[in-house]
Amino acid sequence: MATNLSDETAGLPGFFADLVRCETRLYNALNDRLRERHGIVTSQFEFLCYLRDHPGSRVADLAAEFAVGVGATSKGADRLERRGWVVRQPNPSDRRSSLLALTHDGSELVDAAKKTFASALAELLGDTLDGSSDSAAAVRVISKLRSKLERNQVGMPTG
Amino acid sequence: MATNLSDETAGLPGFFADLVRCETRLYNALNDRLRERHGIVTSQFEFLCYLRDHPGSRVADLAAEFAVGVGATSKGADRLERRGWVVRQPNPSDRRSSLLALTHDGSELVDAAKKTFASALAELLGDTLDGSSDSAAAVRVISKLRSKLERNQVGMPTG
DNA sequence: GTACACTATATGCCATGGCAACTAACTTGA
DNA sequence: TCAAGTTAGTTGCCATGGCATATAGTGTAC
Repeated sequence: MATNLSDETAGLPGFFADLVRCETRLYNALNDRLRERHGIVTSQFEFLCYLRDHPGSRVADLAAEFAVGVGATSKGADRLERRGWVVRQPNPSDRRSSLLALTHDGSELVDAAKKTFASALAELLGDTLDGSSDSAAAVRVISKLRSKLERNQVGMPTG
Repeated sequence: MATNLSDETAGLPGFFADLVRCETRLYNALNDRLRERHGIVTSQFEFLCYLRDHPGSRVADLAAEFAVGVGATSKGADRLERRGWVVRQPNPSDRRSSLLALTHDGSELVDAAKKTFASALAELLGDTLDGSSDSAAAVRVISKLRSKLERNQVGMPTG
């Protein structure tokens, strides 16, 4: 049921299909773990991580990073703010936008969730992404592809 | 903005982030092309392709293949059926389920969309996924990861 | 300084997916 | 054969994202 020869040799479309299937299943599995232990899902975890590493980001910065619409990003920030993990601080140099930052609770949440996230990932793809040279090559290729897509602004939603 | 050293060396979490970003942007870009030229999005294209290769599949088969809920799959099939690309035929060996198949129009749509899809993909990742040994390794790793996740039924939604 | 274009965000409407009933049909065991 | 348990699918409710629009603030040309 899983794969057949024609899938394996389908070239770029086959690779894309494999990539999407991996992403879907990993995302779903991580959602389960994070929801169960911390009451958040993976997309929220990623928002919070980004804000931890880039405090003072604006909504547009998050939208560009994750390639989602600005509207959706604004709503996502609302939800995190309502739960007390994020604050919107006035932007002294542009009153149209706010600077987003983690609260103390948000910070602690990220620290705890990072552990869950890392251990879940290790379990999910630990023995497939080991130290082999194939693994290292895969990491390089995916990283390079990401850089290229971002550089060319591929796949940015309209709003 | 794109990447920094800490992202590149973050191990499994960094790889996961790159993977998700690639998938999001590729999916968005392919949506644009397919919608513009054929009035469908990538998820619909994938459903139709699967039905072309596996006529007589049931809703549950599609749900398992794409790791989406059975409810969502049923609605997705509705939409394709309403547009005249898919038919539900009675399953002679189990009256609870139907056998899904492409109509003539659906078949022609897939044939046309496959061309769009392949050329868009070639343009999007052609020079990153060339014939290099890194690329070949990446294809192998992602394919293996997919097989493992499917074998272990990782990330299947509840309903 | 003021009209005009532009930008950042927020909000509303719609489409889609998850999950939880619910229904119908199948299977099993006595 | 029929009751109890299981399975397949549909549907409703809710959450989230895309896109279009609205609003407010910024920059610029004159």
